[in-house]
Amino acid sequence: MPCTGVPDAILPGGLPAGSASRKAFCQMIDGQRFERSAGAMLKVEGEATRAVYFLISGWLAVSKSMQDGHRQIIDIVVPGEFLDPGSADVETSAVEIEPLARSIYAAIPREEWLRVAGAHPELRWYFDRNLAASVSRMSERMLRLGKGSAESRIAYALCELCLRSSGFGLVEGQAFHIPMTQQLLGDYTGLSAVHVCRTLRRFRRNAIVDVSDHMTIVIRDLDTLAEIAQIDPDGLRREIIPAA
Amino acid sequence: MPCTGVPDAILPGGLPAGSASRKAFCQMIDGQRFERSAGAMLKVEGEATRAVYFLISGWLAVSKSMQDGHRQIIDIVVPGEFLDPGSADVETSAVEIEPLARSIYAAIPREEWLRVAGAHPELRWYFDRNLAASVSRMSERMLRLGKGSAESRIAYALCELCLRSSGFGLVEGQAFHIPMTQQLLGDYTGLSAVHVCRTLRRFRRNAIVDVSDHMTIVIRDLDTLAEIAQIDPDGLRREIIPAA
DNA sequence: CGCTCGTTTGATTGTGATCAACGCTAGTGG
DNA sequence: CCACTAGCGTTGATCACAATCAAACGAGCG
Repeated sequence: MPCTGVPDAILPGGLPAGSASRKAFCQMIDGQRFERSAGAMLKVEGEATRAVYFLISGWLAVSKSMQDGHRQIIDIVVPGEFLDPGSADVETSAVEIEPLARSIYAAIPREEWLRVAGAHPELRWYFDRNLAASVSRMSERMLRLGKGSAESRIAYALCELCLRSSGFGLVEGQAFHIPMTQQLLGDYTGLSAVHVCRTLRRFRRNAIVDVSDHMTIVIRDLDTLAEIAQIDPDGLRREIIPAA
Repeated sequence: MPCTGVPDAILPGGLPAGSASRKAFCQMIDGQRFERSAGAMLKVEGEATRAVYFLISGWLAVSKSMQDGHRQIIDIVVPGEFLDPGSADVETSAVEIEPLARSIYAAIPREEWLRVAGAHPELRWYFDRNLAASVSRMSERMLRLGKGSAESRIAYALCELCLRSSGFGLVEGQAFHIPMTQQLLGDYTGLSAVHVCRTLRRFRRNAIVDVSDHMTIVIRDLDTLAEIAQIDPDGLRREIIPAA
């Protein structure tokens, strides 16, 4: 019983075909499957949440806003990742969730998730690792929000999104697409859209990255990019990407 | 069998005296108990971690640093909270942990934690809520790091630390102590120590808070402070403090 | 075609970092 | 008891980075 429409590549690692936990997982996510197009908000701050999400395809942005409308993207979710929008008060979401591209996801009622996770420790383990990776990413981004320059923030964001969205790792020459406008990248890095534009242009001028039609990125000079981002490509991968 | 030296108030909520889960919890944290004084680093970035921590008394700062030595405090841990320093690669810590005051904590080997949590769903539930609260706090802080003014960041930090460190909630007139220098508060809010000083002075001038000997804080004008911090005191409590 | 949305560029402003110096307090040792 | 030191807080002067304002351009689209 394969999960309908779910590529194997994004299934939780370590779930051999035919295993009981894989069967349970597929049954769980086949339950409540939804599809949304870019921009069609799927949850707003303060709304009730009784589900955790598993993203099958597309991209989600998890964000919070200030009263003046300025928004900060807290995290981005790519296929194969879980998302738990609950806060300390598990019933209420403290964040807004918005698809950045047409997205397909499963909304798993919390009680069901707890039941399945209780019965299948491998799934719980996968979920926990996913969460730990998410916290690590947030930590890296917080460090740069607090102490990094605009260049460092954007270079890091590019590295992170490349690592997470592409099967190949963080390498030169491979094109990958980020379904975000410069405005959104600004919301992600804590910068204004104008400054994102200028910074990207500088990267392009210096032959560090190519940026073509609407955020298709090619890394040209990984060493320089990693130096600006203040990362070690391999170390970063180990830190923010759950091993298969 | 009470936990030796552990006040009831910080035990995971919902563990009635004499219950099996409480017994298991106490046995678990009585295993590996440690004590450190302020500044005595207890884990550095990149070091191996095979334990999760439960803080019994004191304060811990979880931080990351840039190559130039600038540090960002990612989170602060107060008594009764768990801390899991693992990253996506569970074996390696991506953060540095430093006691801000003399602290007593239990280091629980990961396998033991998994075993106990598996046997006692209430403990797992408590841990998960703790983690959700921690993520919520990080989100709030990220929002302000990215989009908030210096005043907003500091006002928020004061509100958060008041809520978390004091039994009484976020109220006017009650004194509470934060065992941090202005430098550390700067590392927490992404500001320089100098600017923390100026901002606090402005708050004092405007009779919003009192700050006396080494960070003993009294909120004088909660409405204004909440407005600057852009919070709703009750909403914030629900979002970042796990209910008992 | 005109419209909207996103990007690009320039000019100006402002917030907070940095550098530097000084005061205060507590702790240390003569 | 009095230097002497070290750490923290305070204040001033200057500077730089990124926000903001404003305008124009290009592409996709009804």
